[in-house]
Amino acid sequence: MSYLDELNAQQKEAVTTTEGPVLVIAGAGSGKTRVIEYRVAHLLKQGVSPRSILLLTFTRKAAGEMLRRASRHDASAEHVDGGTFHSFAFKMLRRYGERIGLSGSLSVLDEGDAEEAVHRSAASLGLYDPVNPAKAGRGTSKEGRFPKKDTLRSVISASLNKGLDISSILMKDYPHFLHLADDIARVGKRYAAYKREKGYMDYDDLLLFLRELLMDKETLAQLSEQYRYVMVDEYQDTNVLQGDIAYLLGKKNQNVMAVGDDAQSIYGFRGATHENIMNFPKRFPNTTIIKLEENYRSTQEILNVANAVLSDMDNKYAKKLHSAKKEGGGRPHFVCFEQPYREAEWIARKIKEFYDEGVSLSRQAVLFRSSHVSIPLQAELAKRIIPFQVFGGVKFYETAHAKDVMAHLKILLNPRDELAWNRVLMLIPGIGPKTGGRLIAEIIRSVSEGRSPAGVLSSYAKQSRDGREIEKLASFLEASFGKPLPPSEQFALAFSYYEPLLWERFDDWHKRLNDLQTLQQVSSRYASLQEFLGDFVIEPPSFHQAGMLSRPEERPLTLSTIHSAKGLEWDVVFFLGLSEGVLPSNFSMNREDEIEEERRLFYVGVTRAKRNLYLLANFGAGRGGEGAREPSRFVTSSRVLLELNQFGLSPSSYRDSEDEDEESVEYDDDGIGAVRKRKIKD
DNA sequence: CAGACGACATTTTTT
DNA sequence: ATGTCGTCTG
Repeated sequence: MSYLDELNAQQKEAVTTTEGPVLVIAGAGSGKTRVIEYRVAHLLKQGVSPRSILLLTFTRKAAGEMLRRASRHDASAEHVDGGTFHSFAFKMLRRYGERIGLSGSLSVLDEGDAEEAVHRSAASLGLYDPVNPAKAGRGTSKEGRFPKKDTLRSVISASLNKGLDISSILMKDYPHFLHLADDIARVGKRYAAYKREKGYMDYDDLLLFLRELLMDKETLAQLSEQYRYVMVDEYQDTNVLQGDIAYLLGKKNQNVMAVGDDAQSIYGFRGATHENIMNFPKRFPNTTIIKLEENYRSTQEILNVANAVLSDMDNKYAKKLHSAKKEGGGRPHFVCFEQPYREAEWIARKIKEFYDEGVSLSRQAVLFRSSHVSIPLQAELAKRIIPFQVFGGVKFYETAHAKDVMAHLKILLNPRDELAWNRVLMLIPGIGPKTGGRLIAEIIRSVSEGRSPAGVLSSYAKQSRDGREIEKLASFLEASFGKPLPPSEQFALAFSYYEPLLWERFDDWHKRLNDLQTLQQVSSRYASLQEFLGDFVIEPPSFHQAGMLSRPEERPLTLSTIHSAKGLEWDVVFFLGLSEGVLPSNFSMNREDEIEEERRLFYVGVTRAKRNLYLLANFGAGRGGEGAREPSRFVTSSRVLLELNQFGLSPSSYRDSEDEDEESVEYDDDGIGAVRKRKIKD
């Protein structure tokens, strides 16, 4: 039993308590990945079949990593079922969907498609018509318009995910639309009907339908029989639906382990509710609660800051982190700059310094609340040819070129997918909304009579004046439609049809061409088109927008949003944008609970660092010439400030320092840029 | 009816 | 600075 000796007492308890409900409150860096890894291994050693274990995590990468590690102890760990709630739902719905009336191929809508579908639903109800009672007010002011598709989509989605009605959501987030609650609710209903009719599912439906499926007694019995042990990671970021799903899956056997940290709950905007983690012991009455407080990640100096943030929170599962590490990288620094570009220069130089001392780029990271604050730094890094990789922000799978190619594959899988057809046809010169709509109607009719869509297109090509482009599309379909080719070959056919359109459409086609080649390689890992397309939406490829990868042999520096940095760690962390309006974000200033979520974001960011942590802020002009901001309240909180070394300009002295740009900047022994160095008094 | 052009508003985090 | 919506022209 030697492998258990590598764990501390609490970890060991979490690993060996295999029967009955367990709630593990795992502080940041307390080895929760290790607990899951060892618990899987332990179950297997006890003779539990890997197929009866289900591991639900936040990303597929996380699941894969834990199972990979577990398989070092027991190779059969590879056969454990693992993934996100959404991917698990997709799998179950493919298998058992017809039990709740889902039939045919399942097309999962990404965010953009979902918005388009909402738009169509609202339009079909006449809500965007100019002669609308809602427009009575003057002109285009806020009152006068029906909400736009993205607003509609997020209201409807929030209503489902939080289990509240439309008015409650509007009251909180969009009070100026409150009077339209009934119309929006109608859009929601129409949208749901539209999806049912067309065989579409959006992200919410995956969870909604899985819960529905689990309400079916027979299915639930069957799945309870199969999955005897259920583990849910990042439980603090689950929403009501996911909480219900976990409950249903565990009801029969009661062998559910939820792992989470209420202090790291940062997905409230998506409907996640910390009530889930608070109520777990109520839903599962005999829950064993285990707290992991020993931190194996960070130095004590960093943990002092983290603990100060914790004590500013009113979290219910009180905890304090203790460091198990000895040596430190010194106290974390708080450094202020007058101008964004100065900050960027300083960071780039600092990164280089660490690099020269032997800290490779892949062990350093820059974190931020929202992507745009990293743009000056990206420019600076590019200038210095420091390779970096950006996580979060613009997602690859949402870029136009990726969606274009994928639309061509979607019509092969599901020729009645009108949203995909629309995308495909609109690329062709001479076809606009009207012609497109007519053709789509004809294609769908033709397909349901069992004929190929290519016929409709070539007969249209013959009667139109310039049908060459449409003819090409028709021959692409003839080569691929209904043919049992592997996904990578279908991708190749779509790609070669699309490539000329790519040149036409984008000036930067070269870069985009590269993306698509990578995507083609991804496609070759799949055996079926349905899985490839499903994963593309549910588990997007992990190559995000890559920045300057000019030295591909070197693992690059990471730039990431805090949300995308969850669960990760680096030796050196630069934390950008610690000023009022950025963190906490301007959009979150209204409500106390939103401020609290921002504070948890701060906590998550701080606890990513192992040795060196730099908290940074600049007070230069942002967009619109508005730059008068103060340091983040999270930093200036007295308890936190006590644990920091503080450098740079205070915002009040910045105001009248316009002419001091040329003042030479000095660096002290720490290498900290100190225009005016000021140590706080305690 | 398609597509270009201009006015206007908006600007976070993600499965 | 960007994307979305509406209008005008060919």
